[in-house]
Order: sequence, then C-alpha cells, then structure tokens
Amino acid sequence: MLRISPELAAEGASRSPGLVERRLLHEEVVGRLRDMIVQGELAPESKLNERVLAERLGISRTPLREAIKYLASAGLVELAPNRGAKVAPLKPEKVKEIFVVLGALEALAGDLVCRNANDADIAEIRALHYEMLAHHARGDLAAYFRCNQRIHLKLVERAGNATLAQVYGSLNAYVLRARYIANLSRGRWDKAVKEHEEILDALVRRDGARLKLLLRDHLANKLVLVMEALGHAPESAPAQPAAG
Amino acid sequence: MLRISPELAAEGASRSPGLVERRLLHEEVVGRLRDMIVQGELAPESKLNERVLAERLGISRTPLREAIKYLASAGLVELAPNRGAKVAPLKPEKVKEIFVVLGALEALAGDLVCRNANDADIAEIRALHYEMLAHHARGDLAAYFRCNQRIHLKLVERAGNATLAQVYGSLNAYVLRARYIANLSRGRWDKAVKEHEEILDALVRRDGARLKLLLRDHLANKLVLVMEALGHAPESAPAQPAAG
DNA sequence: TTTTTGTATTATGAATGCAAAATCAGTGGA
DNA sequence: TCCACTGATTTTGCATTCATAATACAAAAA
Repeated sequence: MLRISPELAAEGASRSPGLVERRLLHEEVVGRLRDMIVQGELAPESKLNERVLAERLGISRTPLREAIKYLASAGLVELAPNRGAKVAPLKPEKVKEIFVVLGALEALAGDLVCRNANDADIAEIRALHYEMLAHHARGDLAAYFRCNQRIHLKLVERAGNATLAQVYGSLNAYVLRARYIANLSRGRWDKAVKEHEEILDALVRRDGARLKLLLRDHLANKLVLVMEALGHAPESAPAQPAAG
Repeated sequence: MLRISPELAAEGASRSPGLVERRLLHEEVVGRLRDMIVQGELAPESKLNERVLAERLGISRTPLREAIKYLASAGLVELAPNRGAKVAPLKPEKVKEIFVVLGALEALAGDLVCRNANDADIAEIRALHYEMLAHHARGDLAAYFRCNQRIHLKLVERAGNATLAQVYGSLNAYVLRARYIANLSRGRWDKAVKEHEEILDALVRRDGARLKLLLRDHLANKLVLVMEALGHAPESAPAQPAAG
C-alpha cells in the first residue's frame, strides 16, 4: 500500500528551509480532516467510515483513527462506541453557547490587542480590511468571508496570548461551518462592513473599551445571521453579559 | 492478554441501571491519564513510554496512543515526532496566558450564573462553601483545595453554558497541576477564604457585576500564588483587561 | 402485510507485527 | 578528559490482523 498520498505529502512542504520536514501522519490527517469539515466537504452528521476515508487519504486506519480522536477532543467530531465517528452536528443550541463564549474571548482580545499590538500589526490588519472592502465592492461574498475571517483571526492572534488564539480558533471552527450555509442580504452585508469600519477605527485609536463593545455587537449580529441560516429565528437574545 | 484491568472496568460503573455500561477503552484511558497528570502522578515533562504505560494499564499500545492524541489536543500532552509524547511542561508564560483567559471565562460565568442559576444551585454552592470553611478551620489544606476547586467548577457549570464549562475545565486542568506544588501561608489562606465569603455573598444577592470583579481579583491572587510556587515572581502584573 | 428472528456482511476496537528513527553503550582518537 | 563515531538496543509510527459488535437482509411467524 502507498505510504502517503501525493496531496498529503505536498501539503506540509516548505516550512523552514534548513530543516527537514518532519510531521506525523496523523497530524497531516488532522489538518486535512479539519479543512474538510470546516469547509463543508464533510457535512455535519456525516459518518466517517474509517475504511473508506483511509483509502481516500492513502493511509491505514491507525493514523486516521488517531486523527479522529484528536478532532473529537476539539469537538469537531463525535464518537459513538462501536458505532464509529461522525462530524459533529451543527446544533443551534451549541452555536449559541459558543457565540457567548466567543464574545467573551473577542472582547478580551480587543482589550489586549489595543495594548500589545504594535504599529506593524495594526497596519497588517488595516491592509486586510481594505482587501475585504475590495471584495465587498466586487460583490465577491466567498472572498469577503475568507478575508473577514482572516481579520478576526489576526486580531485575536495579535492580542499576544497564544492560548486565547488557540481556544478561539477551536471554538470558531465549529461555528465556521455555518458560514457556508449563510447567504447575506445586501443590506446586512453593508451593515457588517460598516461595523468593520468602526472596529478598525477603534483599533487604530487603540480604544480597547470601545473595541470590546464593537466586537461584541458585531458578534451578536453574526449570531443572528447564523441562526437564520440554520433555520432558527433567535427567539430570545442569547444570554449576553451586561456591557459594563 | 487481559481485555481490561479491573480498576479501569470499575471506574465507569453504575450509570442508569437498565443499560449496559458501554465505554471505549481509550476513553477510560483518557480519564485515567488526565487524573494521573493533573494529580501530579505523572509529573510535567515526564516522558510517556508507550510500552511501559500500556503494560501498566493492562492494554495494548493502540488505545493508549489514541488517548494520548486526545490529550494532546487538549494541551495536557505534547507530541514530538518520532520521539513520543511527554506531559506538557508547566511553563510560567503559558500559565499566565491561561489565567488571563480563565479570568475572562470566570467573569462571564459569574455574569451568567447570576441570571441562570436557580435557588437550588446556589444552595448547593453555599453548602460547598461551608464545607470548605470546615476544611479551612481544621487546617486540612488538601481537602480545602479539592473543595475550593469543586466550588469554582460548580459555579461555572451552573452558568448554564456547557461549552463554557468544558473550555474552562480544559484550561483549568493545565494550571491545576501547579496546585500540588503550591504551599499556602496562613495569611494568604485566610485572605482567600475571605474572598470566597464575598463571592458567595455576591452570588446569593445575584449581583453579577460585583461577582465578576470578585472572581477576577480572586483569580489574580491565585495567579500570584501559582507563579510563586513555580519560582517565578510575577515581575509585572499580567495583562488584565480594565475592570470596566 | 407486518413483525420478528436468525444469519451473513460489514465496521469498529484492539492487539500484534514490522520497519524506521532515536537513544544508548562502548570504542577510538584528538 | 572530552568528543566523535559506530553498532546494538529501544522506541516510535504505521500497517496489518483478529475479535466482537452493529447492520442489513432474508425467511419465518403472527
């Protein structure tokens, strides 16, 4: 049997030039599976048939199973004893929960980024912002989404707390899957862009307190969109902490 | 070879009476390893020899490896390619990071618990509080620690956001290991108890805003203790968001 | 027709086998 | 004495194999 599929081998190539690339097969698979799940290639609830998946990836079941356990810990996959694994369902209730936690984390990130980020960091975010505006102007929703996501991730990353970034990323992955369902109306889209203008402004002025509030509102609006996409009108506002 | 060690089999017994117990071996192992790590039986940095550990647990390497991958995702274990796994080191820098995130999460929990918890929940926490006072009065530090931990976990749990509780627990596990190093002075201990009195008071009065602040301060004090235990005087205050 | 039961097939869970990499012990040389 | 090298041993990573549970399906009974 083949040792590794060409695609997998190619993926992790070219990191730091002097060092030999040295990754574990199951880590490659984790990355690959995560992408497949987040991008919807593996739909929520879909069963992960070990034999089929292993064959498709050109590996044996062992590293695949290890990767599945890893993703199960991250919450992207659910395990049923003797019944295998499936992609975690996109439960509206859980989405709400995650948004509440993400709200607290983004608020924290907003606070921290205003203190810790240097001018280059902010310039980078600003550049992404304009790139995003370009996608908006062209009406390229997919590109807009990707860019938007990069901005939020960059913001959290530049808060200077790796743990925060990691937890954020992990929770975000679960929710991100809904994005490919969502379909923004023009009005909503314009509103989101306007919010981003304000976010950038607060960031540039390093107004942490304001950035915090803006990010929270932005996230709350995003939640509404996601819930609509999932076919659940948000009956009651999610339990958000008072903006104190 | 034995299928399962008696100890492991006993652990998950007695759920709902009609149903047969049905757990995965690697899940048992995850629980067991996590305990061993958190309780210091497996010290930070210590190598996880697969053959030895598997023998000790009475299982083969396969489910053990799966459990290790699971814990690696949770951050309790670190993997080095071709060099196996070791218990994640207790890095002071990372401890600080985690405390910052835990601060945001506990603040959120404090807010939520004041809205969502019912009287029974609060009565339960109050009971734990008095139990803790008893341990304090007797000078039983270990029992105090355990009870203290249960209070904080219960508080987060009763916030009514399972995702929050899960993330909190996961981050907490990393930091918890330092507890068995720490050695509280009497003065510090008394102070911590006093803080808990205030926390309970705010909870009973459902004063979310105040509870939030109390929890944050309490956590900040705890961080100081932990850092001292790790031999790192906290040079500068950790980047905490403004209490606004 | 519907339900149930027995059987064949398939998938999962765990153990074992095997090759490659890392570690260690010992030797030789500077 | 210290270091570099070499071969043996250990350990890891992955594949394969085996046992058991789940599923599908057909035949029999209600």
